[in-house]
Amino acid sequence: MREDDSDWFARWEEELPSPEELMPISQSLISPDLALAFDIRSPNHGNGNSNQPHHHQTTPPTPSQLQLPSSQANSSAEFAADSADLGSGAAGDEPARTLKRPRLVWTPQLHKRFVDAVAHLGIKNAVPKTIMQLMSVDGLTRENVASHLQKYRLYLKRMQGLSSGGGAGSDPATDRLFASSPVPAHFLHPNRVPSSDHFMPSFVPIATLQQQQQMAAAAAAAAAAANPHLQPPQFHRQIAAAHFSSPTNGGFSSPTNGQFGSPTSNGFGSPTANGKFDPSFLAVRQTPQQQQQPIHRMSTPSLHSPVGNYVEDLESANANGGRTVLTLFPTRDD
DNA sequence: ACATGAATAT
DNA sequence: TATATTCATG
Repeated sequence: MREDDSDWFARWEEELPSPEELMPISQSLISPDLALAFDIRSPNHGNGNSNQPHHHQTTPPTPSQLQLPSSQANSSAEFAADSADLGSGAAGDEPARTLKRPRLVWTPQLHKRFVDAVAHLGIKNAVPKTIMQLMSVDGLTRENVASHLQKYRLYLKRMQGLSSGGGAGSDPATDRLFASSPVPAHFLHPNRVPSSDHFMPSFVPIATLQQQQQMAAAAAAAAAAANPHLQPPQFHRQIAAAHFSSPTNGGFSSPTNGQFGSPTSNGFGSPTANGKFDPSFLAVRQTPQQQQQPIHRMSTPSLHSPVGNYVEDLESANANGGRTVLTLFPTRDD
């Protein structure tokens, strides 16, 4: 309320590092995050495990910071090299096959898809591979899901313990993500299988190639950027969002401030508001090409409908009709 | 051979 | 801490 405040801001702004300072390296046309995430490393390490430039990317809110496009370029280059796999010089700088995928960030949207999938499968049948298929998120790997599932199970476990014993809730700090999606009741009862096989999206043929992931992500990102606000401020129910970024700092998360929102319902502040939040790009598999259905080991009837073509309407960008209604699962619980 | 899940690593 | 990777099993 005082001029001090404005001064403060002005000074703060001035003291921000210049772009040069942030990106000293020439090849850092792309954000260091992504560059590294994609294992685009300088001819140096034989270790495919190099990480982060440890920069304090005080990543400004500006949504324009979307580094997807550039990342895409690089990644394609990368992948090109990959497929080419010049079998020569194995030692030095062969990103080749041992390409490291960027860390997957489980956004609330993504997690929701996850939960939905698990819910529909029933906890019993919910195994990584199946979950992955149902989620139909391009670029999502079985490992991704497995890892998340492991953690989710622990979460559920804790929840059970708490629900019966009654006591303090889950740590908002820890369970922020999980809290963003309501846990279906039956999850806590290791009993009956919902089997409520409603119509599942049933995976669209896939082609789980990382390349696609990139492309799709980039495309989606572009669309998202062009059309940041889809639905009124409330729930950002876009599509599953696969967001990749660097581990060191998600880009936000101020330790000092309390929280971002209400933990239980959905705890995200203003996503596109000040860009403070992760842009989260979505990329749901939509590769009408190959057919992959080698699974006969599951008895879940839900997976049998080869009809589910829920392709998102990312195109709505042109008309401000804001139609962007994505046909995710029939689940209306979000 | 392949998927899972727990343990472990980053 | 969150996610990835490894590893013993089935």
